[in-house]
Amino acid sequence: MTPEDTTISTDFIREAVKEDLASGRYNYVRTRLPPEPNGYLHIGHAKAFLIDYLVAKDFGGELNLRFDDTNPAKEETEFVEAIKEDAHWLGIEWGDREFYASDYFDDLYDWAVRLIKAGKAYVDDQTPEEVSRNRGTLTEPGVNSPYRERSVEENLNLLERMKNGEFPDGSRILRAKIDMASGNINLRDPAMYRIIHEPPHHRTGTTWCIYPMYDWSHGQNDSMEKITHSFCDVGYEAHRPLYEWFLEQLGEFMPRQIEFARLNLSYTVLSKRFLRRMVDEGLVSGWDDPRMPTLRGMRRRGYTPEAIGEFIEKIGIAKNYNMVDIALLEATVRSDLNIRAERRMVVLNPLKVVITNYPEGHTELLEAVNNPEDESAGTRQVPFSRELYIEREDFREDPPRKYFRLGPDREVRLRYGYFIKYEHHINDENGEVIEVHCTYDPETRGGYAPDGRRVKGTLHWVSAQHAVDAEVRLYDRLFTIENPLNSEEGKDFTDYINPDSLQILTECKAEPALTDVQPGYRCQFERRGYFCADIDSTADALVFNRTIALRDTWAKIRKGN
RNA sequence: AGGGGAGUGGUGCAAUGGCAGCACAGCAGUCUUUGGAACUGUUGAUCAUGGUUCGAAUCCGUGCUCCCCUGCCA
Repeated sequence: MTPEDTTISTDFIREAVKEDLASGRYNYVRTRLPPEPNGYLHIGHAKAFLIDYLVAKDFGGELNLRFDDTNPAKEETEFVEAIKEDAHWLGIEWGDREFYASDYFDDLYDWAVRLIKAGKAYVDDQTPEEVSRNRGTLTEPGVNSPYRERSVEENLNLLERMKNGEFPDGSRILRAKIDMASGNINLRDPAMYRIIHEPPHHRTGTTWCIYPMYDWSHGQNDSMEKITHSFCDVGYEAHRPLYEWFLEQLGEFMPRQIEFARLNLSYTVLSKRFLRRMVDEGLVSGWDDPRMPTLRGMRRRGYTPEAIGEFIEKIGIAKNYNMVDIALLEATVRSDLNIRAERRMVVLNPLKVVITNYPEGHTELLEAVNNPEDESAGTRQVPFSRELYIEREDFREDPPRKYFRLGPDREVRLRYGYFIKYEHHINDENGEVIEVHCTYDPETRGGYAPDGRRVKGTLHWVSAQHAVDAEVRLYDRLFTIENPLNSEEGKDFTDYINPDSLQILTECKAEPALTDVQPGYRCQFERRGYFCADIDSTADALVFNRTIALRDTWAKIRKGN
């Protein structure tokens, strides 16, 4: 595509890039994707990643993946691999353009020396507490460090010795010399290097014991890589003057930083820190718990990368604070899976049905459509016999108004099977229905009545004799309130965890076509929702996760009554 | 309070001085061998106030509300 191409969607970021190309500020586009390898990716990262990737792609540019590994205390190789895997899964490609902030430690050090020589940086011996106290407050200016006017020679010497490991952690920092009275606190002589001896860095080992701060690394790395556009969270807006100050002082290539609003999703939290807490406190089973908004969790739950991409496109890009309704995410997967997922019949809460006029010991195969939305998906054979399972909720002794399913004196259709008519039912000693006896109409094979009579309800079913046992895990929203972080006084977000966010069903009966499915297999269970075989699933013990339930009009009617 | 940013239906995003539109949610209906899907119709918004203008969501003034910033985190 060319910059003039009007088919490029017109969010304010793409508009800005287009303008930069038109004005000649840049004559190519190169973005960067800068994860810190200190945790797993969540759907909020997916938004940022996709912006970096797709903007570059739309303008025929390049994407640099660059791990922001400037703090050895928090970062691990394990996360590097996990992030790459998740990003690939999302469909993001960066070819061999894979970099690390730590690739630039030597060059960055040289740039720091240049800044000292220009009188724009100094080594400060104040304690962390003194630095903090002297920074001032939002309304009062800070006060200059007593070490601010050291000579260039002394600063050079001290920085060198910091690098050589002569000083303990926290004893000194290198600071930019800007303005302790600035209204923008980021400009009050921000720290550039701090001393960290332990632990060793995941890539550079013990080579370094001084590490750059974000502000003294990110923009410099962008510049070194000749990044044209550096997209980030609005939280970094106040850092932009600093980003530009450093590069101006150095006279180096100037990328353009553009900020956009991070994604907030209702009924969940999108913050590495809080997600980590849930994992650490055992509130969920891990980073890949299917209830987690992490990419790994969502993948395990059965979300497709296409659905996530679609969702990100739908929510758009702006600078407003936002709280996106999770219903939009749910609607998006539903619509994605509706088109691609094959249908199967699985009874979640089985109730036995005996077809009294069906020959004992007989089995026949009935043809079922795999996907009504996709003819090329073909058909399959489903075994039918005298004893079947239907959903417990599909029979009522005393059917309420507008209930279209099985009940006394009612006739319903078994999907792709026959019409069956109620005869009688059996209760156990507790009054619980344990068996329903029906007759079938042999003329309605396949579910059509030659005499044209109609039935209100169509039920899914599984032949008892041919059923495969399965465990099914039903998931619901993780939190009971829209914004768990905006909690009442004295309450923690964990106080709002939905106690019913996981329900495990162990007596489920699946049609035999599901016997051999592998973990990751996705399909729709007719009338129930979209499901995905879990990584715990084996040939001997099938386990399915519910990705999302089908839209349920009946539930709404019931609720309204 | 100092600095920075943002205010459009319930939610998210458009409209770039010229008919306030799209999606999700909601409501009503059609169709239906998934109470699914599809299709049709429909309710509902420019933070307030003053100004500029033939004309303002858009430009200007004032006020209000919300978000971010006082790590040797990113």
